[in-house]
Amino acid sequence: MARGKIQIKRIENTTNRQVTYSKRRNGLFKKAEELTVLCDAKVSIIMISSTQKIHEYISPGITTKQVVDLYQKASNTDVWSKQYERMEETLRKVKEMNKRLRTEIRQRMGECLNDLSFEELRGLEQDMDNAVTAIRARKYKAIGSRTDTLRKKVRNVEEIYRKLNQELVSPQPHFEYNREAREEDRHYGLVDNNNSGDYESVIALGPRVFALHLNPNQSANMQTCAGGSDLTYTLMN
Amino acid sequence: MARGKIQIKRIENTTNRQVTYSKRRNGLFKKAEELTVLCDAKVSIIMISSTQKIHEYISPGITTKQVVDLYQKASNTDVWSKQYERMEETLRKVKEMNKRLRTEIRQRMGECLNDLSFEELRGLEQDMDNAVTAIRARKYKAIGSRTDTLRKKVRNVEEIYRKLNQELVSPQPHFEYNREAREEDRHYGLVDNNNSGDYESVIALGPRVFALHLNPNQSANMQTCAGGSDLTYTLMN
DNA sequence: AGCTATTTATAAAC
DNA sequence: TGTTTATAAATAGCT
Repeated sequence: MARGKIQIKRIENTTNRQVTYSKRRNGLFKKAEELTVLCDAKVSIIMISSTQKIHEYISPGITTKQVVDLYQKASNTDVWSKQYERMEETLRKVKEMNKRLRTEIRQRMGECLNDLSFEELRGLEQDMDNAVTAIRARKYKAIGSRTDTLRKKVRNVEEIYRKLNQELVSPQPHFEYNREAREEDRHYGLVDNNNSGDYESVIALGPRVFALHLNPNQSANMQTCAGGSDLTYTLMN
Repeated sequence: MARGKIQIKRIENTTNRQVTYSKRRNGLFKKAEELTVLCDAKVSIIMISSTQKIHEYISPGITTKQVVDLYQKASNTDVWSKQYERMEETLRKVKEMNKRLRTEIRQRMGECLNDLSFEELRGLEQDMDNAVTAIRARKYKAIGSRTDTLRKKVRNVEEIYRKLNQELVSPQPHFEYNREAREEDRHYGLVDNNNSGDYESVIALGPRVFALHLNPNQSANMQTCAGGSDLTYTLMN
């Protein structure tokens, strides 16, 4: 609009663009202010520059929030409060569900049974019985796989003991606790030294009771098992 | 700005004010559009006229809601978005809790047990056993109070039968099923005629089996029981 | 709504 | 960013 007409299209030169942005922004705000005064109107302008800076104009005697509020009330395409209310409703429902779930859990724990009718009580008992059965089955299955593993461990230890004992009675010149045997041990968890919880279980296994004793400080007896953590096997009966 | 300079102050003439509002509004929007294109910016204008009409301009490629959202994020002074975000966070947490509660219930129903460790499984079984015991106890207590009531009902019916039978064998001149007796019946629920669910329970009570037969159409036999609903007692063995 | 005399905004220069 | 200035645009008052 001065010193030559310009095309209304994006100014490619960044500096020019920013200068023009600044000048025209002021012009827009000045016009908005004039409009506000002349026509007794309220104007809210929010601008985001190409560099993502935000500038705003707001007429005196009102806030941007108030204008946005009014805008939302007018345009049924409710920008915000609807969403807010919907979220409040959702929250209320989810909390309600939460409460019911807690009640159900408490009932399943044998508390707060007074609110239940006789039929509900009978149903719950049936349900719980089934559940306990399922859980118990699952536990036994877990026990099963544990004992299987332990049985294998024990068999392995017995084998080692047998060979050692045999060697003690009638020494073989070249018996060796070799790499393959060690690998097998590792496979059955014997070389691993941080699952000490297993040893209790071994005690409870059967008539033949073994105790596996882990002793990192006493490494003299089995130099055949070299390079790993030091294990001492103590056999008891 | 034409045909004479004007003071920037409220235009008192309503028509003039509205005309100026309209013209300048268009001017403002045009400037906003030019700014949008020239400077690659986004502009949101919301205007409220002195007659409370709302007009808006929004740059192409964005919505007023988005601009307002960005504006609110930028100006931390706004209470609203903070509250909104807090609510979002709350909702997220409550939903999370909900999910965990559901999982627990499913586990207490004997499902989804794979995620549990052996120890958790053992604990859950113990817990469930206790709960079942509590629920069963509660059920028996409920059965107890039911059977108590029913026992009293039965005793009452037996008594009535005994008296009627006695009258049949050796008639008494002035036997009367009097008001007091009726009141007692009512107390034990005998006069009430919409809890038919009880009768099955009576059958299952013991070696002496009674059926209480409710028959509103047959009122001849017991005119002594006047004024109430008609009851026929049929004794079986 | 148009018209247009005039004011105002602003592009390009520094 | 601020100033200048020639010139484009906006618009007040009128119809």
